Amino acid sequence: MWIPIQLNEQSAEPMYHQIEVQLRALIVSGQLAEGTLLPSIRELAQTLKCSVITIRRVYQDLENEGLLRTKQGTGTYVAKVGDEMRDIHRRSSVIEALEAAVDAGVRVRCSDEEMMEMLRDILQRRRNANGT
Amino acid sequence: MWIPIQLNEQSAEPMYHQIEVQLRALIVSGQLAEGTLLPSIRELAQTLKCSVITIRRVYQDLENEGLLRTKQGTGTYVAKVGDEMRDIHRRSSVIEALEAAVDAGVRVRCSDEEMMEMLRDILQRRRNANGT
DNA sequence: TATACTGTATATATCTTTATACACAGTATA
DNA sequence: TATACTGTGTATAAAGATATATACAGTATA
Repeated sequence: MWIPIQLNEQSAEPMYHQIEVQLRALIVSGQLAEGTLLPSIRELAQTLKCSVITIRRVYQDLENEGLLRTKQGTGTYVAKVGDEMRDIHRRSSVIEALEAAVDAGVRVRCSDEEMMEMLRDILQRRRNANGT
Repeated sequence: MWIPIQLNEQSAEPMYHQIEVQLRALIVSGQLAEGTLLPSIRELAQTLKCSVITIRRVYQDLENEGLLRTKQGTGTYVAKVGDEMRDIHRRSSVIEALEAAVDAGVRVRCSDEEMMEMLRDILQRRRNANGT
């Protein structure tokens, strides 16, 4: 009943958002299986040293996205997400971010080749950093 | 003395930020040459239907980045930016956005190839959309 | 049915972001 | 030097984001 979420206190990114992003990724990438019972809002709040209301917000947001299913008095579970839906969710977060990058590129007159090369470089650099 | 800036009223993105992003791109991509006299803060404020203070903030932010040079009583000019500096500025906005996309990809276990393909698709789709 | 868990709803505190008004100060020039 | 432009500094309004406490309501089960 423990889930791997790490909060970065230094970051300007708000707690609720850090939690949402990480929990969404865990569900959508299949690391948390359908039907898994999540920690109660009080338990997770204690673990992450924040208020119950903050966790509540996260669970509610993800339920509105169809990723969680919640039942008062019982708990909050990972919802059944069709394979198609899961892949859409999974890819859309990445695609949205890439679209933003392309917007930035267009504004400064980056060629398509230049952008592809930039991405290649970034991926390569990370692979090396991890391999060390 | 007119510069092509378009505000999207619908967007949640604040005015000052929309203006900054577009003006920065114009300078850094060389579309506004060094020494160009920009519209006065009052003139641009009137054009964009916002307060003088909002424009002032934009000019000040970009001056702090070294992209503008301003002289009280005279006006605000595009600063001299070394070719290297310009290219760093130009590329960094795109690279930052791409890094964010890669972060998103890593979280949902996207392979490198998958990400490259996503970017290729987006670029292709845009090329077709514009070609029409 | 008592109790010890679940989630829920309302109301509010705090901080940050965004945008503004208005009085002030420098510069050019008729 | 009057005036009509430039940018500047201070102070503040308004809205939104973030996080919270506290009282309430449903569920399981000893």
